[in-house]
Amino acid sequence: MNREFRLYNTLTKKVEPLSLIEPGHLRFYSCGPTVYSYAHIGNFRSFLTADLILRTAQALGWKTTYVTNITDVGHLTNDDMIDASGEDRMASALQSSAGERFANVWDLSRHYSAALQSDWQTLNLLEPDVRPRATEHIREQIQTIERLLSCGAAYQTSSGVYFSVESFADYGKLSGNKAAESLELAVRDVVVDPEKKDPRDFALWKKDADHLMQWHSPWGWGFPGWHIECSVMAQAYLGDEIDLHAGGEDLIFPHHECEIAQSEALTGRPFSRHWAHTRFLQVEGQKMSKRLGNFLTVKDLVHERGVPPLAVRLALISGQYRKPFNFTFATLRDSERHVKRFREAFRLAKEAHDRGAEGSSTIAETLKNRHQAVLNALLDDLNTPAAIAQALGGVRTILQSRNQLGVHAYSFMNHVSDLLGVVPQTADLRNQSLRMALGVGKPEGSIPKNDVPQNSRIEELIQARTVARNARDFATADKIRDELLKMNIVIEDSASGTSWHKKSNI
RNA sequence: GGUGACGUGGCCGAGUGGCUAGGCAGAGGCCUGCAAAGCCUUGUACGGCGGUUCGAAUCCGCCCGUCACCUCCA
Repeated sequence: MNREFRLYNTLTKKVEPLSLIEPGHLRFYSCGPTVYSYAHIGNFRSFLTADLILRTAQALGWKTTYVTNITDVGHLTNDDMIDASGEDRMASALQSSAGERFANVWDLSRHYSAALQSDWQTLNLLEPDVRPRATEHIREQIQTIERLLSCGAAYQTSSGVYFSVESFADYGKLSGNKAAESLELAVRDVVVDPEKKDPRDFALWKKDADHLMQWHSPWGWGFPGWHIECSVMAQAYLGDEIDLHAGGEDLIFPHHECEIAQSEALTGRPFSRHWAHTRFLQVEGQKMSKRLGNFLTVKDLVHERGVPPLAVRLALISGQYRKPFNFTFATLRDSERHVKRFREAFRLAKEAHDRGAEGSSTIAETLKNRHQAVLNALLDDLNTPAAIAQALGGVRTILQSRNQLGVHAYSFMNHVSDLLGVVPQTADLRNQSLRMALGVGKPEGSIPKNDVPQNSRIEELIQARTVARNARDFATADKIRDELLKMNIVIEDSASGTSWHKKSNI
């Protein structure tokens, strides 16, 4: 079957099939964050877009080479500032109250990049083939700048090296920001390097012997401009011409526009065939900001508020990446419920598989169709809401036909898991809080703190309630249940006994 | 001022010239000692005004509203 993977291309403003330079092999670069604080859910919405693209490509049987960087150079908050001793994001993070514990910017970036990778795993994102760091590619960046200078695309001033936008006719083809005037129109109260030839020109190298991070270059001590690192690292690991480049919508301009200018000025070939950008999310209808107190990180949600990580993941992909998305706690609660259904369906399917059940052929057919529908939805510009609806349709089939399941159900759940990454796979996660406290299995849910004594107390109460129920003393049994509820413990009776879970506080 | 996106039922969110998206919440039922979970049934819709058409939520125009980028941001 011939299958196209259709994605919106920012460059052509159309949804079009990914066309690969080498058939069957996707070369893909996704812009990672600057590690000056904990990554927030908005960062992860964007990383999840890349993750889903990767999973979909792999489901098509494509080979993938996936590179996503870590920006660990503290770039200036404004490219035009001549006073380079001024604000730099990592330097200001170091001076903030959260930054006090770090010895220096290197220590700070190490801490936050470790945190990023931990959150990455928590949300079940696939590992990239390479995760390069800007600071480990300074030499290549310097070499690239030298080449840009020698081919006339860049020039030097007393404060740095700039890319000459005038020398690159296609500047603006990605963002539509072609007019130099539009950049001048914007009111700016910053100092502009008076030696710049064109206001659109951007820095490739900043000369600064006082900057917290600095390297030696042919132009003296200093540090590279923001845009050059991605051009250099993409080329180093993926070649001059790549298939797909992704990032958040804010990167369209200036970052990606500048990357195109640098790379194409150098090679004379298209830098990336396809560009995919993820829209910003809002939180409860408002722009996410520290000031409004709605600045959510994975760390807050999972480790402080006890939200199951896969519920966070599901909530973040419940809207299509290209549409405005409003992240709400109501969505998060829905997602938590759905993750439970996925888990239960997986458990039933695995049971059927383990006992080698053949199951109903009608159900096998239904699930096979559902699986195709999930994949088709993703192939259609990553239509995650439709894909999730199809996956839940299959889950419903499994839950309502639990006695007729066979290996096909297990296969369906594994396909869904591979595609969407929202299926908890630990064999039996009932009483998971207890299991975690006892160090059994890998936690999928909340992380209780120092809970072992509390957990044995819960088990005692449940046992007492079972005794009361067996004696048909329901008054006592209900009293115990109320007591547990006050401890934020919800119980469920079933044929195989009573299980419990913590009420998440969202 | 420039560029782009979006407005679907109580809520979140697909779809798209005639054919049920899905979920959450609500209502009724099955199950249960009672709950919870699960299962079954179920109502409500396409921002406004024009136009094209046999027929438009779906195409076109205008208007209203929301958001984003152009300045650090995923």
